[in-house]
Amino acid sequence: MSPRKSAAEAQQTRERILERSVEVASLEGLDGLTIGRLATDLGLSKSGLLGHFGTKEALQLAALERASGMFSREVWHPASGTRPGLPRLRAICTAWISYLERGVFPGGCLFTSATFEYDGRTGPVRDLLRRQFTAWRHRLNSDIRTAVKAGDLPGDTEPDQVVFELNGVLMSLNHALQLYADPVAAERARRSVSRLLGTAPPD
Amino acid sequence: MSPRKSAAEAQQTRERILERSVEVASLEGLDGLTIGRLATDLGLSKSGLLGHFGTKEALQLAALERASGMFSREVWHPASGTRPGLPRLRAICTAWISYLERGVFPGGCLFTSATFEYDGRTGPVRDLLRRQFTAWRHRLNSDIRTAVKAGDLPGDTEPDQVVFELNGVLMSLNHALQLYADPVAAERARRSVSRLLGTAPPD
DNA sequence: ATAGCGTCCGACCGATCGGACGCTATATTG
DNA sequence: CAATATAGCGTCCGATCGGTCGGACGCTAT
Repeated sequence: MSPRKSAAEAQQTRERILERSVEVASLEGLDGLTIGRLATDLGLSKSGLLGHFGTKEALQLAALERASGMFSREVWHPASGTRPGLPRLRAICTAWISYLERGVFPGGCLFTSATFEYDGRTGPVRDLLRRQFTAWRHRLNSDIRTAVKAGDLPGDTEPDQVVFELNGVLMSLNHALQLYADPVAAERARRSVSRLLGTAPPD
Repeated sequence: MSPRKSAAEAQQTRERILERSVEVASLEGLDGLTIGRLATDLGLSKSGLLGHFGTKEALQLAALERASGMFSREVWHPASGTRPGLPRLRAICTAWISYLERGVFPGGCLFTSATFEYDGRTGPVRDLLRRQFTAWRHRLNSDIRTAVKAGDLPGDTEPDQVVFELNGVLMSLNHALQLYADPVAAERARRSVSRLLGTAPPD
């Protein structure tokens, strides 16, 4: 049928695979991502699809990397222009809530669900998830420390405690959106963030 | 080998199946719970095991019901002797944190992980999960309202907002325990709860 | 004593899983 | 233009999935 595509087209195929993989994984889980169904969905053969990644695990890792890029683009990047410290922290949280609210991943935050799926296992997938969460926590922690130094947060603030609570707020939001499609959940999350980071400035 | 057991023994077999099911489901997910492996683990045949439940879905539902009983015993019951309102709310949160800390489910809170696994699907499992979460939220909500009426929480407290944040704190704890085995996470959760419900009384 | 109920086994089913292999046809490279 | 590299296909594999079925066995009630 379509024996060989150019390198550019092949890259495009790979992108299509990953795009769909992230969708499916967020809805059905990283395990629910099966080669056969994915290939059928995309009009590929299993072997044609697997040729791009080698193994299912490599596909899962690639999907997580792509999801990470999407998360950066949706949450980190919109806030990156803001001044480090409290302003950027607020911008990140705003984008973070919006990212969940808009359903960037149709089945909710892929990292959260993947973590709950893989936290009892061992192997490269769990390892990557840990690294991704650790990096994210470090970023938040860094801005919190900057905000404390700038006097924008109380001097006795414990950065890791704030990170812990922010994560909780966003996970609760994800939960409420996915299980209840609760329309007021995002507003609750915003209020929680305001309470954690102080009320929004008059901008 | 063991062709027929008495009704009492059969009941015991059923309990053994559910006990193991809850363990496996918390570690591998409700989907990772496979009839064949479960039967092998317990020294049963697949058909002998499935005879108790009929279908895998029925087994999953029964496992969730059992998990619910365990949750009630571990979290609700220890606090049930305390006075309704803020005291009971604090007792519930203490027991709730302890329940996660002690690893009552070896793979973390089964309801949380099952929710993330099934929130993108439809069917009886998701429906049951929703009902279980809804019941739990109502219980918390009720004690919060009582606490407000008693003047133990500020008059402008929004019960659903507190429930939202408490859920977040406990999900964040579960997350930190399962992905990082973070030894200070429980202390963070206790601090968050204190902040939400006011500092603990001098007892 | 015996009939019947219910538990459990062993064998088997079709479907689907991840993956291996050889092939073809083209894009790229010399 | 010739040689090579490679995207994708079709086919096949062993393992495992949930589930069915007939029968073996023993407890219990008649």
